[in-house]
Amino acid sequence: MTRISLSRQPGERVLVVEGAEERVIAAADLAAYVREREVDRPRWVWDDTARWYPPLLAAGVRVERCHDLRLGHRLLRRAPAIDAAQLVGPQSEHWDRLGPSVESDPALFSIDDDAEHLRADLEDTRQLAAVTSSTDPARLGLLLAAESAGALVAAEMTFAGVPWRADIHQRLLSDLLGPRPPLGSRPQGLETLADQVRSELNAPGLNPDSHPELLAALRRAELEAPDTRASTLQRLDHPVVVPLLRYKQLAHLFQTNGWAWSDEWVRGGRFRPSYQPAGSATGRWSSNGGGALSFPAQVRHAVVADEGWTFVVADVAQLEPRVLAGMSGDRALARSARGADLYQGMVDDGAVATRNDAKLGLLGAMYGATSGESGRMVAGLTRRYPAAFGLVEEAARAGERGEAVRTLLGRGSPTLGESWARDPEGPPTDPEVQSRHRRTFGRFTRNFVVQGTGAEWASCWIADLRNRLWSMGDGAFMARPHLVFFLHDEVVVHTPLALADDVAAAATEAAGAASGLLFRTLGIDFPLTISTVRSYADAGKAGAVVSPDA
DNA sequence: TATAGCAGCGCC
DNA sequence: AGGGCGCTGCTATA
Repeated sequence: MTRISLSRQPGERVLVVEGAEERVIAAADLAAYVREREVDRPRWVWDDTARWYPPLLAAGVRVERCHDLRLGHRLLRRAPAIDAAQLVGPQSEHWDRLGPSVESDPALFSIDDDAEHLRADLEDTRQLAAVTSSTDPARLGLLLAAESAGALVAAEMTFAGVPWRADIHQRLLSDLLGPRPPLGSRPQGLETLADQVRSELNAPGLNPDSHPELLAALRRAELEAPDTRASTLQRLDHPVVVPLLRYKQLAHLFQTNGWAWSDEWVRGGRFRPSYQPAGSATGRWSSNGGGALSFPAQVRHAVVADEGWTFVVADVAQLEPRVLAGMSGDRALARSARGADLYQGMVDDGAVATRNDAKLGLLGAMYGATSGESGRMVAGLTRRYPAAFGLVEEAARAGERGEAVRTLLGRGSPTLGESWARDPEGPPTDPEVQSRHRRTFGRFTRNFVVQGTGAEWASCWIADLRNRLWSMGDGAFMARPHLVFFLHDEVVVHTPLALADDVAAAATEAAGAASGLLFRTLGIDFPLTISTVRSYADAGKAGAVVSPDA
């Protein structure tokens, strides 16, 4: 496959390297060049998709595939199957330090980036060699491709934006909070609730946003509350509880998804958050602007499809338990994972009495529960599913010992040693404290293997879906069905009404493709819950369950 | 005045 | 003694 690497050069020029051929073009000519070469379906190699792709999209150029060297470098540096020495060479220390380009400054060329004219072709050669000589080139190659495709999806979703009805959002806010207040003051609805709280607690000057003040006021009213979280306050028997909980709920809405948030993140009928593919250690995406990954259900009413368009919302039922079944090769759990409801499958198999017990036990195993009902279920299920439960148990033990663990496709976890090295205090000297650290880290590595492999399945899923969506329509990117939202195990596609059924089928087929890539031999189902809705808030309410043909 | 850490909440 | 994130205001620190 043709690889074409692009490197920024001084003076707004771009170095283009294809095989042995090198040329320099003006940045102004880049979009035209990429458009012309895209017909050969090359893999574009660049330092950071978030830097190169947005200007191309703005110029109307969509690319099919890329290799994101920044993501690749981060990944390969930690991958246990890689010989780290292979990644060392000219400029490699710069690649070690490369952070994500930020949303506020995604410009291809900035004034002070003279130190950053990294040769993409040199790093590309190192990464390719490192993968080829690794102990698992096929899986690592797949992971790099999937993660790079994810970076393309992220840029495209920010470009497209989530269709957003500002009028609906504003009405929601004013209904709950009253009219928009002047900068720096509370809306009327919150002020009224604050007054009720003050009067119930006999604390005239109380600022309910201040935890110390609130705790002191509660204590004066002879209420026992070790903290101010909602679940604690709910247990108190006092007339202040109702207005206080309401205050906290509405204050959170006001502060995180209120008018100021809208001013910053909504423009021209679109909500455009910024995504960071593989932004978390496990490979899950994070978001560093707009709060896309904690996008509350309450405000999803404002997400309404354009006229003549609709949303296809698809989410995977029990992604991580299914991933665990697949990666552990646990035959009994894999059997339960064939079908729409894995937990019910466990009940039908006679492993457990109720669906809820199944859920408690599996989640407890993946999170490291040791006590309570969940802990007891884990103990019982371990005998029934030795391979699956053994896999997460072994990951926990390895993490406690200070070893790295890896996902199915080869992403390596951080280690206990690293976390101690980062701490100026170093490793705890108190053996009691140290073993607590070890157990905490073990819970992290226990979850890492499952959450990380789940993220890999999801990357393969959206990468495949992205290609299917593109081939489904014609014309400009925004005229075809396109992804507008992705959240760990859920996607939202904005599509012309006429194509909604095709989009739903594509989501299901893509899930089957991802399962095949990761768990070829096992035939684990990854059933989707799919709804076609005008508003995101309605997703899941009238959803049809569609099982992929494995 | 700027910033780091904490508590609390939202999502998975 | 259940994992991963980001965002907010408050608080303490420099």
